[in-house]
Parts: sequence; C-alpha cells; structure tokens
Amino acid sequence: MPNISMKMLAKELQLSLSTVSKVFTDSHEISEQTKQKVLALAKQLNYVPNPYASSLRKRKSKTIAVVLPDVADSFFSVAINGIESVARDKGYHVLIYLTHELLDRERAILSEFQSGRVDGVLISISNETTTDCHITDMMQRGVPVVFFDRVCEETPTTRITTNDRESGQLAAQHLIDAGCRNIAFLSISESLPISRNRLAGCRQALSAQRLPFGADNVVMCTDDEAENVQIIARLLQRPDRPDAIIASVEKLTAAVYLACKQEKVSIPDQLKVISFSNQNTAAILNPSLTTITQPAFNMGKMAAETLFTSLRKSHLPLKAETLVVPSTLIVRESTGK
Amino acid sequence: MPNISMKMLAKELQLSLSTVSKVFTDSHEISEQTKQKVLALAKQLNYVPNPYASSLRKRKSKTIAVVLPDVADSFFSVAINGIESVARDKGYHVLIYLTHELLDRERAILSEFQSGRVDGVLISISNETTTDCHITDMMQRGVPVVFFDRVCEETPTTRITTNDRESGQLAAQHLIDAGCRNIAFLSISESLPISRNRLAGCRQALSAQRLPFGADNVVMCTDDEAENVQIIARLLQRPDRPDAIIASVEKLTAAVYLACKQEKVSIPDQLKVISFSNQNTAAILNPSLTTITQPAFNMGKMAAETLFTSLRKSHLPLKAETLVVPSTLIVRESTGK
DNA sequence: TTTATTTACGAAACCGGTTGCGGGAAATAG
DNA sequence: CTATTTCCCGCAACCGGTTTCGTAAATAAA
Repeated sequence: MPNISMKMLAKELQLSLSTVSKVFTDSHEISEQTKQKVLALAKQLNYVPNPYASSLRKRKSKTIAVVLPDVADSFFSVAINGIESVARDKGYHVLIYLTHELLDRERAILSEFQSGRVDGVLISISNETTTDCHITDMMQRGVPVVFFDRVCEETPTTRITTNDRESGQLAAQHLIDAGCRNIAFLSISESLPISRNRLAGCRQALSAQRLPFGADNVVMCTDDEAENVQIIARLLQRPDRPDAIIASVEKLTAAVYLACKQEKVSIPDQLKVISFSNQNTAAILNPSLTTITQPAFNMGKMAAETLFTSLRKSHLPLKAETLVVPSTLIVRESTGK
Repeated sequence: MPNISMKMLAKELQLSLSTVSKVFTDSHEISEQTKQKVLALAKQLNYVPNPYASSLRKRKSKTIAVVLPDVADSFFSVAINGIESVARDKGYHVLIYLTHELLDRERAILSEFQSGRVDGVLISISNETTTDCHITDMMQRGVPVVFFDRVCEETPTTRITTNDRESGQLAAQHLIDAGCRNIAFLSISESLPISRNRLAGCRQALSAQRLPFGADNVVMCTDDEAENVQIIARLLQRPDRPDAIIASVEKLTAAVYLACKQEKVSIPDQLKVISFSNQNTAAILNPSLTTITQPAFNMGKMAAETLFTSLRKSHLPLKAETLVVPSTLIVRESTGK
C-alpha cells in the first residue's frame, strides 16, 4: 500500500489503466484535458512510476554499469564525475562495480550483465586482464561496451584513451632536456596498453637520442605501497642509480617520494621525478611534482556520451575506433633545477 | 532472441515454467533429479535470470543507492570501497548519485527512490541541506536510510559518524601543546554536523585553556579552490595572523599550502597546520601534513552492513542512533618543531 | 444521408519471473 | 483393499507498466 501505482490513479479518475499509461508517454491518443487531470493527480500524490515494470516491458533499463579497478584514485574518481554528469543529463542511472584489479571479479561482474540489468557498460580493465572473451561474450549478448583509459586494443568497440604513447615520449623528452641520461620507468603491468604505450613512448624518445634504455630501466611495481617503496629503494641503491624516474600511474607517486626520503635521495638534485597523475596535491608536494595529467573528466564524459549515442540509435553499433583526448604536461619543481 | 529466459529452459526440458523457477529458489517441491537437469542446462546456456522481472514480483530490487556530495575526495572514494565490498558480499548492487553539494539535486535524486528502484539508501548530505523533509518523506514511503559522515542529527534513523567533536578537540589540543595560541578554523558549512562538531570540539579545547576563540577565528570557505586560496591568504595577512590552522575537510588542504606559499608563510615555523584528511599524499607533502584521518573504509562498510541487516529483517526498523567510529591523529611535520 | 476519417479511450496481451493452490501418482497407513 | 499422506509438478494469477488493436463517438467528405 505504500507506493501508488497507475492502477490507483486510474481508479481514482475513473479511467482505464492504459489511458493513464499513455498520458505519461505523452501519447497523441489522449486529449489534453485528460492529460491535465491525470498529471495533476500524479503530482498531488507524488506518483513515481515503477522503473522495473517499465524496464521489463520495454527491455531497456535506463541504467549503465561502470566497471573500475579501483575508485580510490584521482583519475577514476574524476572520471566518474564526468560519467555521472552525462548520465544525469540523459536520464540514466549508474551502477558501480569494482574489480580491485582481479580478472575473476571482472568476469563475475560482467557475466551478470547478460540479463538486461544494464543497457551498456563503461569499463577500465584490471591489470590482470589479457584476454577479452568475457567482454566479447557480453557484447554478443547485445550489451554494448565502451572502454576508457585501460582499454583492450583488439576488442571491436570504441575506446577512449589519452595519448599515452606521446605522453610517455613527452615525459622522457622533458627529462632528457633536463639533463637526465639514465631514466627508470615504473610500470604496473606488462600487458595493459596504458603501461605498454607509455613505456613505448619513453623508449622511443630515448632511442631517438641514442640513449640506452634496457630491461633494467623498466621496474615492475605491485599493488602494495610498502612493497613498492622497497622496490624503488633497491632501485635507488643500484650502483648505476637512475637520475630520473617516470611513474606510469598515480598511485606510485607516494612510493617514489617515500623511497627517496628513506634513501636520502634528493629530488630534483639527485633524481628527477615525473608522474602520470591527476592528484590535486601534486602542486603542494615537496618538491611539487611534475605531472602528465590526464583529462579524466572529459574521458569519462566522452565515454558516456559515446555509449549513450549508440544506445539512442541502436541500429548503429559502436565503431571499433580509438578516440584520443590528449594529456597535459605540467612542469613543476620535481624535474627542475 | 539474444537472451534466454526460463520459458526457453522449460520448453527445452519439457517442464513447466514454474518448475524451472522453483529450481532456482531451491524449492523442496522439486526433485533432486529435476534440479540437476535444469541447472545443467542453465549453466550450459549461461542462463542469467532477468533481475527486473524478479524485482517487480518480489518487490525488492537487491539494489541500494549511495548519494554523495562528490566522489573526487579521498574520504568518499574510500568509503565507496567499503560499501561496495559489503554489497558484493551480500549480492546487492550499488547505484551512485552525486549531489555536487546542491540541495535541489539531492531532492531530485531522492524523489526517484519512491518507486522501488532501491531497497535502501546510504547518504552523506550536501552542505546546503539543513532540512530533512525530503529524507523523511522517503523513509515514510518505506525506503530505509542510513547516514554516514555527513548526517542529519534529528532524523530518526541510524547514523554512522566519526568522533568529530573529540577529533576537533584533539586537533586543537595538539596545536595548543605545540605552543599555538591563535588558532583559525576553516569551515565549509555552518549547518553540517561534521563542521559544527569539529568546531565545537576545537572551541572546547581552547576555552578549557582559557584561550580566546571568537568569530574571527572561524573562517568560512567555499567550493572553489582559487577562491579559498584568496580567503586564506587574507587570513594570513591579518595583523593578528593566526599561528595555526585547522582545515576541517580534506579539500581545503591544498588551498592552505598554496596560500602559505603565496604569502611566504613557512609551515610549521610561522604557521602550524592540521587537516581532517584521508589523502594518502599527506605523508609526502612539504612539509608532511599532520592529519585527523577518518576511518573511511570502515564507515562505509558499517553503513552498508547496518542497512543490509535492517533489510534482511524488515520488521526491525533502523534505530535512531549514532554509531561512532573513531578517527586517528597522525602527527607529522606540519605541526612539528 | 451515407460513407470515410479522425479522435479518444478501453480491453487484453505482454515483459519474465514468483508463488499459492490443486491434483495425479506413488508410497505408506489402516 | 481402501484411506491417507507424501512427493512432484503444472496451472494460473500476479507484480506494474507498455503497447497493439478494436471501437464508439465525433467530424469530415461524398
């Protein structure tokens, strides 16, 4: 009895259920006079239609899923802002799911979407994800997918990325210009395109200058910050200690600074540091951090807009293309002097 | 045709629809043999039941809403982690909505929940929210609500908070112990209990020491960082410049550091700073930042657990009580020397 | 006046599961 | 050899909107 239904509106107004329903779709079959009566009562009773009844019949949920490795990350949380702003605008609802970088969770989450729960999915894959069959399976079931940031390059759908390769190149070039000759690249995955492309760009910049860049220059990090501090500390203890570090993702920043403090390595005198990061504390770090800042809000927004456009005209499937929103190099003290 | 339904399973196995349905509820009315047959085919075809059909009939959605002012905030993003972990565990789905500190949006969002879209709501109110009628309305429609962090103290439901008052006191006492006598408190709202309680604790600590703390010592900030920098800069230009600042929320931290840099005020020599913050960059700021760190994950987790417990036994409404998870003072350099 | 058309609304099927109830067959009891 | 119970399963109503189709009344066209 708590919630009011169309049936109750209909009975109250001596109208049929279907007439009331048609009022809410603003059908031309209903006279203006009747519409006003129904809408007036609906407003008075604060009527809100049951979304699931509608979803069931219309076979669309007006809901999308956002699947992320983690939300405690400036990039992802700002991207959510972008997504939510578009969704609200278009009248969509947003379900959020976290994989915590686990492929199994990612699979389990996506498998639930084969039943109409969502009209589409925005996903940034986990760093364990090297195959895409769980994603293509879902697409074949009719659930459109748009990747953002952490994409699967071979999956035939739209991908929103930033210019990872150019950014890696830009970062390395910036360090070279600052006089660095032995640059270490901190990675979190060998398979993720963002990692690989940023690394590739970095490598390209170095080889263009005929600077050496071997396997030793690439350091694989983990998901555990304390562990990363140790990994970086060992890097700093090497006889051929690097004179610069590129942190390929935001969450490695703290580990770099902490390892430097621990090993008494001074930034930027002994080591220059640049990080891919959206942290708004970059400017107030000690020293302030030079960053490659990704357009998180716009990437989220664009991913959502792309998906909604495809949903509106569902005969038009998502093109297998990569849309690139460029990042920005923000030079601060950590690469200065 | 893409999605398979129970009807298709039933036809394939020469069983009735209801029999198949009962298999999935593990009904005692169905023989073990039949169950195995149905489950085997379901697994083979990768059958996933339509959640909205079920929601419609059972009048429960297995979905909750999380309503937040913003997600680009360490506290909220970590709290989401806590919420999501519990939700996943209990088989619930999480819809996310952002108010951007706008009461109107908060109202619009909640008004949609009167129709069975969600079984319950977790909310942290906007700083414009001073009345709770949009919330009590929803509760009266049968949608349970649990507040977390930014609560409405007078609304008769469960609230999860941290010990804001004691934390404010602790922060002030810590500054007093460090020799400060003229403490400024940066607030973001006159009405939010978190702001008021933190301020009250601060005031209490000062009056206990017979130290003055008037209206001038409380500085109201805005939602715009550049503006906040100016506000704080003006504060630092006062003839009776404070010797300490308490930033009552995380997002004020950067403004404080930037204003100090701009005004060439040295932390902690000329000004000690303590901030309510969950930022993991606190330790690598210059100087590292003393924080009151809130148990974000556990608060989110507890809010979700409380809601789910109430949902499981729906005859037991949520008690109008406040559950307190204590914060931690982490002393670093910004209050040192 | 008759026929064609438009307008405004209702009846009923439908979306895909859920659930109360009824009944036939086999098993146990009397 | 009946009477009762138990075990399995199907029928059908139901959740709350959506949509197709039919139709009576009003209006236009012939």
